Amino acid sequence: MEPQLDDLNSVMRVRREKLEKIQALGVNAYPHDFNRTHFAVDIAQHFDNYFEKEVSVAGRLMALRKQGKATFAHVEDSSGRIQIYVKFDAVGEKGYELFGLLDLGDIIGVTGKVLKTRTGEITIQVTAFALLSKTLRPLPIAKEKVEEGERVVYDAFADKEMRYRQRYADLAVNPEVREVFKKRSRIIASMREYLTGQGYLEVETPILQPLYGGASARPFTTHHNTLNMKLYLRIANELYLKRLIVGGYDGVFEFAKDFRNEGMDRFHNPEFTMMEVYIAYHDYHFMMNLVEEMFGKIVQDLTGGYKITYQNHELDFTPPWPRLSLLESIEKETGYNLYGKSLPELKEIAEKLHVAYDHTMGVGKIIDEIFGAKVEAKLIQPVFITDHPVELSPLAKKHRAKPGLVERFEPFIGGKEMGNAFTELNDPIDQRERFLEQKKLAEIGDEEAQQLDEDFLRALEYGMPPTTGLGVGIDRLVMLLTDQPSIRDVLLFPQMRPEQYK
RNA sequence: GAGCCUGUAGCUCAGCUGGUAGAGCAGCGGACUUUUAAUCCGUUGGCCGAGAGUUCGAUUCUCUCCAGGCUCACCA
Repeated sequence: MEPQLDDLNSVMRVRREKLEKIQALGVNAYPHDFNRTHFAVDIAQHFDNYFEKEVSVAGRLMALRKQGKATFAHVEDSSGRIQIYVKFDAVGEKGYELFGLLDLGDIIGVTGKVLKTRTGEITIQVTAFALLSKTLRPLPIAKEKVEEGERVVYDAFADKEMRYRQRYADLAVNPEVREVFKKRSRIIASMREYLTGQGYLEVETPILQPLYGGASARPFTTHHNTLNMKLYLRIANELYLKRLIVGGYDGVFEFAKDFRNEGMDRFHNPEFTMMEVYIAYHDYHFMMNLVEEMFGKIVQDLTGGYKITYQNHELDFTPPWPRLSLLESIEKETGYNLYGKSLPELKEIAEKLHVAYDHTMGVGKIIDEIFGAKVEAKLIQPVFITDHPVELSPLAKKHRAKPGLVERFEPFIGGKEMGNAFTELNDPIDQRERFLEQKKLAEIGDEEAQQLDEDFLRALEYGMPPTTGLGVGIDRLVMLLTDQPSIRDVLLFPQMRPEQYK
């Protein structure tokens, strides 16, 4: 898209003309730097310290109120807005002429003394200013006012498609969007701080993998030219992290971008972030304690307390969280105890509960369907759902006391699964059998069945200590903690179909 | 993949039962040296998402396509 000047709409044409006028005044519209001394919010919060002192701030021009030979405006930097007052007498004829050529959205730097106007607004009385970047395209800046401390925006830039496609404009114009991504960064930092504080090692493992594994999902494929081989973008990093436990680390973790070639909706983006951690010499009970403690710390770091609001539900992260086995949770909601039930018995119960199933589903899958239909949405407060059917968990260790189940748990919060953890399977013979079961599933057409990974089995044969592992969907956690309804609202650049340029 | 909804000026939106478009803000010109959604006067700007059909005539009705949203399904 290389617009010709005649193709430009009038607003953009006018801006280019203004740019030419600015240049004709001998002003560089794109200088190299600016000596900023303060942020808007510092001045506002410590007005008494700054009163009548000289400050320099820089940011975008977000509101303009021209009044003949004086102009009030707001400059917005990363911290917030501050009013500036530009007077003909103070900046001179040439200065005021240049100021008149500025538009909303232009990036400027201003220097002047801090004062309060007669209406009480903290204002910089400008003695000098510099254009730092001339905008050629109008930003969708909406008018706003502050009423009783609340920001009221009129006709905000709200078109979701444009906001996702032009995130730069969304961020530039909607400070609350900037805030969401600052929180995202804080959440990740807090989690990393917790894990590092426990002594676990942050590692990096391959994204391009010759075999994909560690989860049930369809992968993206790619090709390496020199090696002339097919490669997959990872769907998980689990098997690599366990190899590192074999190697002797006591705890390893990674914030991993994973890729799954599946449907997209408000909880799924083809690429997403998962934090996985593996800890040697512990089991899933240890990991439940860790999750409570880690999530609790993150919520406290973010809010100062243990409670947050998500989509009008108040959620309380105060540990300890209830622990309920998957089968208990189903019994509680439906009255049916499914433990030890045969496949025909389960199908009969599913029918009574009006839960759909098909002939390819085994015992584990039908139990999972019933759970998904009858229980999941009711798990609003943080809770651990434990001990899943073995068929669904080919990488988890069999339950020490309950045949047919594995030692696994999923934390549920706000009706959504927020992670997945097991006591890891470290018996190489059992692991091989589980892979072979998966192979059978693949043969009957399960595109998400896991692949047999000989190298991983070799690693287990060298011996992996008892280990517990956890995966946390970071995007969903951020949605929860920032009260955003869609994963696209917590991804800076969500995946979109290509835009048609005119 | 299915259902529902949306796509009209830079932004936010009107446009009823078909007669080729309107508002507010932004922009442009003018007045205004403490305003704050500044105000007042004037004014530019639209292949009405794309294509086809019905019709004398389509932003409006029908179909196809494109893009997006929501819900469901799929999915850990």
